[in-house]
Formats: sequence, structure tokens, C-alpha cells
Amino acid sequence: MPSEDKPIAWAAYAAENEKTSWADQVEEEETGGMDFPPSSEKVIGDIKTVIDYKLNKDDKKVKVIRKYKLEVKKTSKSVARRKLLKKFGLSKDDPSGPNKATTIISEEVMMQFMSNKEEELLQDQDDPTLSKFKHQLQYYMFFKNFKGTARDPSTEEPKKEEPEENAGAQSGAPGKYIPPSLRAGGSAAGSSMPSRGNRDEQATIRVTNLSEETKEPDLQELFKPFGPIQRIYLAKDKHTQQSKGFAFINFHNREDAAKAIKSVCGFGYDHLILNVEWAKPSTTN
DNA sequence: CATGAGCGC
Repeated sequence: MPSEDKPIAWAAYAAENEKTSWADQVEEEETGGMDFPPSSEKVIGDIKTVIDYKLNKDDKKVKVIRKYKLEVKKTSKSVARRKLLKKFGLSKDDPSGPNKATTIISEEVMMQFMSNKEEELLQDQDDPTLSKFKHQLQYYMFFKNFKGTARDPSTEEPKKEEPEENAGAQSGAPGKYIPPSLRAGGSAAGSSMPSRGNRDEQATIRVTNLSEETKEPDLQELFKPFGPIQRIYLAKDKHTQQSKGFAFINFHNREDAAKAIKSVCGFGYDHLILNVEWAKPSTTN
């Protein structure tokens, strides 16, 4: 059954362009100069008709007509839905299907996804090059996604005492908790918190779900695109120095901290998804 | 899973 398992889109494309498919061409070559008419296939509605010529067991030429009912594969549902969308722009008057003048039909592209299991295997191999590469790739992806929102420290202006825009409220993240002192119009004065006269204390974020391999320099690399960092504290066991999997990042500017929360929360890092929130004031205060 | 540390009026 030739080309039955070919992608439907290709069959439809071949039919629309009244050409034989690649698979049929191969078959024609394989019949080796026999004067068979070329086989053909047509798609009408959801019925595909394939016309073939071949020798039967009595060495007689026969015409073989086969009809298939086409089914959209389960995995192609979204593709099928997309096909119903109207064309727009310069292509809005084109007939349905790919236009050869503007569209290249590529070969099937295989995507490779890494499961957690495989990542663990990679780590078990204890290959520092591989591990380093993985880290860099993840950081690169992160930076690509978020450099638009991150502040470039080299062009950083000196901090100004001006009323701050409320980054949290405009971030489109409703339900995110913002301490009262950070809300628009809020100020430390009048809050129930004992004032330490240090606004920078409010520019601290807590990062949880860090892998135990994460070190302070990693955190610095991760967060410095958002702005100058005042202090990094990675919680560790006092005796074993084992990371406890969470850390505090102290920015100079609250807005940078807000951007860091917005951008890094949910970011995959070292096989874990980071959680980033505003830090509560430390217990001793 | 999870909100740091030491200082010492």
C-alpha cells in the first residue's frame, strides 16, 4: 500500500498540484521501463483515490483502483484547525493550501525533547563539559526570552528618589502578592512594620526550588541582567554546607527585583522550575 | 519541603 502512511498534508499537496508524489516517482522507477501508465492519486473531500497499474499473477496488466477514507491524525488536530484559518496580508486571495511561490514544503522535522530522566542520566555521567553546556543553553534561552525586560547595568542611571511606578500592578499578573509598602502610593511611613530606615530591604526576593548544585555565582549570573545586586544569600546547612535549595537576592532597586520575579519565576533551571517571590523581612526584625 | 546571621545598645 504505497504512501498510505505518508502525511496527509503531502498527499493533499500533491493532488492539488496535480503531480505524483515522491513515493510514486520511486515506484515508477522501480517498474523499470515497463510501459505502464503512471499511477496517480486524487483527493476529493476526505476520499483519496489511488489508481495503479501492475501485472497480476497471470502476467496480465491490470488497473488497480483503491479508495481510502482520509482521517486526520490525532496529533494533527491543531494543524487541521489551523488549515481552516483565513489567509491574510498579501496572501489573502490565494486558494487554500500552500502556494509554491511563497511556501517551501520542507521535509519532516524531528524534534527531540529531553525528559527529566535523560537529564538525570546526563548528570550521572558526571561530564562537566556536558553539564556546563546544558547550563549555558538554559541560561541563553532565558536571556533570549527576557533581555527585553531586563535592565542593562552598564547603562544604569543613578537611583532617583521619584515616585515609582508599580511594576507589579501593570505586569498582568493578577493575584500576585505585593507588600503594601510596594504598592502605588505606599510608603514605609504608617506601615505596621518597624521602620529600619532602609528601603533597600524591600528589594529582596526569595528564590526557591533551586537544585542543590546551584552556587552563589550561578545565582549572580542568573539575576544580574535585571540590575545591580546588593547581596546574595544562599541558604546552606551550617555544618555540611549543603544547599538548602533556597536563596535571597538583594537588589539595589525594587523595580529590578520586580522584573526578576516576573521573569525568572517559573523558569526552568537545572531540571527544576524556579519559584521567585518577594522575601518577607527576616525573622529577627 | 523551604523566609538567611551575627551583632550585643
